Amino acid sequence: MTVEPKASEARSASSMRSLSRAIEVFEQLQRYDHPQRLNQIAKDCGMSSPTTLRILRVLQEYGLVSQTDKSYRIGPAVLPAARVFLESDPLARAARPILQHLAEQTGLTASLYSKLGFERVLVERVVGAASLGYDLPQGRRLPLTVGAAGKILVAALDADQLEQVVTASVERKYEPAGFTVAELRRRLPPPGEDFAYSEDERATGVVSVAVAVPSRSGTITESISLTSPMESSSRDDLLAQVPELRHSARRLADLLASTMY
Amino acid sequence: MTVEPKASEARSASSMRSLSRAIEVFEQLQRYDHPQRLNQIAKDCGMSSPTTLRILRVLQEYGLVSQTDKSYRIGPAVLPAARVFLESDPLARAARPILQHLAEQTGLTASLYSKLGFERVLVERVVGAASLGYDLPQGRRLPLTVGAAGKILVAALDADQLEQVVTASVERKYEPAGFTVAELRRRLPPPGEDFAYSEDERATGVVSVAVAVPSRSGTITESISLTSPMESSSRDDLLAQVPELRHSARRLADLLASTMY
DNA sequence: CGCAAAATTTCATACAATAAAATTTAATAA
DNA sequence: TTATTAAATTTTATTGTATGAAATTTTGCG
Repeated sequence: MTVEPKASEARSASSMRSLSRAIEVFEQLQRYDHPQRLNQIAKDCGMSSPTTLRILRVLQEYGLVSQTDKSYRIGPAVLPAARVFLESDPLARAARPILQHLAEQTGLTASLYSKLGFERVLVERVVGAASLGYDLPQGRRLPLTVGAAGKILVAALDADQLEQVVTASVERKYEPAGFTVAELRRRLPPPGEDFAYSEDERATGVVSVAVAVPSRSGTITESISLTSPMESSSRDDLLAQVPELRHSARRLADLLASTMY
Repeated sequence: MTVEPKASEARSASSMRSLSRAIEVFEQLQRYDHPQRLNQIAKDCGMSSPTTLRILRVLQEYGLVSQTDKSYRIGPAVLPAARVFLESDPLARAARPILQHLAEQTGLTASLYSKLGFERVLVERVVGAASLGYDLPQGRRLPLTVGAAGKILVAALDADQLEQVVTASVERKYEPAGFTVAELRRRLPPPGEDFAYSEDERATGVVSVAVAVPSRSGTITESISLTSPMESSSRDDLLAQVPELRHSARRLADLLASTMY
């Protein structure tokens, strides 16, 4: 059973302040598209320069941060970490052949997404015969509020969490200012429906269906989707693939449940 | 100028103990090929269970660690980090077209490696017309003591550092117990030579030449290499490519030096 | 060369990380 | 099912260290 960290415990227990702050620095560095200087990073993280400097130095010691002159950026140590994840994560490993099979059967692009905070991450993708005409690289962060694979990940959340998702999505410029929970709800699948559909949402000219990957704990953190350019698949074409997709998700979940640690 | 963290300062200054320990947990998780339980991780990191648990919880909060039942593993948050690195790191970006050009000109496989602690990491690779017959994935950790691209990274180190490299390489099973600095030295390029050559070293039936990527600070942390199956390239064939390789390394360094932050 | 801004170090203080021990939970055997 | 043991987790007193203000040094720029 996949375990979610309980917010209550995380906050009440001794807080590991410096570690949390270090990870926030690490995350902040990922938001820049150019190396940044100490004071800028400190400001963006809301901490003092000395503290930020000390954190950067430790991260740098381990290759998680690189420095050139006075500018800092993400370091090469993240590469082997990602490699290990892809090669040993039970879900990613189990998903590969299943996505492969899906792509072959349907001719569409099959993807596995993982919920990460208020975004989702493309973990695996097998491009189908009908190419999408653009490339979405493994590891890319995408919104939860847009696209079938995102929407199915938030479909089961309560009002409070949905509010947070909306706030975060606006903050990250995925949605325009003023975007509301009500608007998001309109986009989500109706209650009782176990799949999500999108058309021209995250990328124009692209249609997509997605289902959640069930987990023993009940928390939905992964989804798989089928995507196609609109000119080669109609809405009904895609909806016709939902049973196949649903079946793949179940098979993936079963495969995982039977994995012993 | 790329800056190396000074060991003296890192140790004398306030040590950021919990952060260092957290990164050690994070690194330890990468050494397992299966999810591990708390007590095992704690033991392998040489720290108490409560401390290890607190660290794992924080890392998990940020998706850097995943938990299923009682077993922990690297989490999906490393994927976007690696993506950001590959898309925004000045060196990785600059190297891509240069490796591409090298592979096209020579028909060989061109690679960029980065020194990470006592190992090296494959950062970028463009496979040449003469395939190597095996796949080495981006982000894989490899030894410094074996292979042309590794050897050129340690060629300039002093005796003390070389000793550490040897010790680490034995510990990680890249070299047999009893491997000595003297043996490593025999393998390294002779003084004054700016390239390394290997034959049947890291992979059998494979020959390789490598040069260092110069940096303004003088510290060598990156190398580029050309690799070929032995049946399609002789030693002399590869050595004939050294000037081209050398030229590429210089071009890469110049490109970087001219990048403004 | 001299000024302004940024980086870095120093340092006193408050707070948080730590591991031992206690408690709870889980796993296994009887 | 219950007894037994091990593992996970929480509690707690103590120790240590993370923290930002201020001082100092370095860097960048006119």
